[in-house]
Amino acid sequence: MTAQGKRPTIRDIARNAEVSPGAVSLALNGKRGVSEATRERIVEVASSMGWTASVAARALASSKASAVGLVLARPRESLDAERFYFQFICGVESVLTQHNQALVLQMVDDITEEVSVLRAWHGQRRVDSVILVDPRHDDPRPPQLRAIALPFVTVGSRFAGGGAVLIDDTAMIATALEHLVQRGRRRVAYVCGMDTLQHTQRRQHAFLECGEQLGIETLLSNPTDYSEHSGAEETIRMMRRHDVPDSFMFDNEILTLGGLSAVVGMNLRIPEDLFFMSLEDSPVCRVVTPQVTAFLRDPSVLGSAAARLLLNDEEHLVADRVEKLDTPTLAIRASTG
Amino acid sequence: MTAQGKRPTIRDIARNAEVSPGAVSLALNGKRGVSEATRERIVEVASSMGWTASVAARALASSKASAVGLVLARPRESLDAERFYFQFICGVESVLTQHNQALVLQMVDDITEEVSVLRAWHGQRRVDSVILVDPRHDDPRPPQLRAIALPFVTVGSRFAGGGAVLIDDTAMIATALEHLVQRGRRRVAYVCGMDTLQHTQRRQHAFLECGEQLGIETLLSNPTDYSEHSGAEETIRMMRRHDVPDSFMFDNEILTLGGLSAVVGMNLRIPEDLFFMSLEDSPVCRVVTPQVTAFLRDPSVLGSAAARLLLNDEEHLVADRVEKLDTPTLAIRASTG
DNA sequence: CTGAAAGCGCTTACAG
DNA sequence: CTGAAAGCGCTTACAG
Repeated sequence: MTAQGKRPTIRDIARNAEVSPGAVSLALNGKRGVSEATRERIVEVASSMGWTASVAARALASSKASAVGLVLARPRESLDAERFYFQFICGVESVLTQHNQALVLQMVDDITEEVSVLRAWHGQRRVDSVILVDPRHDDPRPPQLRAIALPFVTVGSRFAGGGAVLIDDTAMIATALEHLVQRGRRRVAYVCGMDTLQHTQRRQHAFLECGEQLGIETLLSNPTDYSEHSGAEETIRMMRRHDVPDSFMFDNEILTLGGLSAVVGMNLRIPEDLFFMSLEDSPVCRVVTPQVTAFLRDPSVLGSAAARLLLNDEEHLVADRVEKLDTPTLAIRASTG
Repeated sequence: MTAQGKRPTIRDIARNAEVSPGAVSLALNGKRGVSEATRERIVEVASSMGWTASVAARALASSKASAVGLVLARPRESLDAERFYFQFICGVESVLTQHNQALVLQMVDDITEEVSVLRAWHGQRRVDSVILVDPRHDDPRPPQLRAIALPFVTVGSRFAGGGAVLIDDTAMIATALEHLVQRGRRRVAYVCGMDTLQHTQRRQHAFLECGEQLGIETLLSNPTDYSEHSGAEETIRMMRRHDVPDSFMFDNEILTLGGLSAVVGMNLRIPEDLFFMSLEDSPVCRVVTPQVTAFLRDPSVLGSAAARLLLNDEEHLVADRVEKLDTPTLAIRASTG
């Protein structure tokens, strides 16, 4: 059935079906311009010949790349980033595949390189749109993309001219603090992430704000780089204060692990002496002793939402599309009593 | 400097440089056919206009996709797979990018789907070659790829007609057993992986063989699915024997975690009562108490080696290329004394 | 509703 | 060494 050696082109099908190549294209793409009978015949011939459209030819003729770009500023060697991004990519990929779109992925060292990759992709007509992760304060990417008219969706923040997938960081922080307060905690420490990232700033703000509303003491760490080391360091630093916290929130599970090792070193016990909580779940939260209370969220949902936003985009409407995701639920485990 | 709106094409450059489009192509690709002076002028004009080749046009004209395919039979929800594959992808991607090649990535549910994705990619001329991971016994992929003449490289085993990146499983097992024997262990249990995978079979064989040479008792588990649950289950099962093992080797860190939880449940202590070792390292091995002895290896090295093999391939020589990677080193930690 | 033609932006034989 | 032309495999205005 399948042509050996040479892959059949639209012209071969036209010949076999006794129509013009143009008609084949119309028929195969489900466009009007051919009668239903002709269409069926053409489709039949095409499938019997094992025909598949050449992506390159299609891209060139239609001037659509049928691809979405994603660049990752190379995650520091952290378990967290790997887990998060891998699942994120899975989510993006699954949606794109359904729509016959490709994912173009590149890792870079920093955001400056990222910007040049985005520009290059545009120049090469390699992608039709891009997904931006880790939105920052004064982010250089959105203005660049607006300038070259490359549609984009951001994950975690919203920028003018682009779509956005949003998570309610404030609600997460509130849920976390309420849980702690409910269990009698009065002095909460928060070991946060990199403050160049917008969501870190939102979380910090929410933490202080919400703590005040609940009438508890809030201790904010210095910004960290999400490493185990910095998690331990900040934990130790905050435990040296005279107003010692009675509970810790960590921005992710790696910081949490760092905090755990620090606490073990100080001969303190969890949850007897201290409560622990992670804003990001991971198998490690369930494997350590005691198991760590954490927010459950599936990064692939973020990815698939972003991809969907981009694909549903008829005529660049992305610019105004926003999808708000549900606030992750808190999995309460032994580390908070 | 940069053209606004319309991206410049080769024709625009030809016009500005007062040469033919063909000459521009030759100049820009560093091929002979234009004088050095002309080439320089053309390159100058191109860069001043911010020109970048359209990947689609180039692919169509040269009938090269400039892309490498990788399909992942969707990893079970395991930390291990995520970590491993993410790093693997990073390695592949870094090499491809250097050579201006794209990575086309797709996740599927099983190997049957994988085969049809590979065929589809070929039909669409989406990739020039592919990387195959998780080689199996009676693997259906190599014959299919040979039939459609799509070059491939396998990771972990070698197949006729394809290149291969190999790891010396036998040496790893030998190193592991020698370490245990050296510390006085005489009854080693090995909790292995899925036996549909070739490397599992090789490891099992090496385990029994090498154990005999060292004159120790070897206990092989049933095949597992790499889940924490199965790790615990097999550990318990083997600890119920009358000839109780004095040490355990686990195929990866997730199985190790399962084993750990089982051992805790039996009120046994590591390393006092039992030694533990993982054939795959991961942050979790360093985070649990006691820290677990494990082999250090960087999956990105596997990925970059595979990509390099594919790209260095002039005229389909891949078929005979084999790259043997260094045997990973063993990081000795508290779990083995 | 239908068909033949032009064109997407490159590369590469092919004559000069 | 150089240039003009054909062609890669599609899609899409454009006349019939």
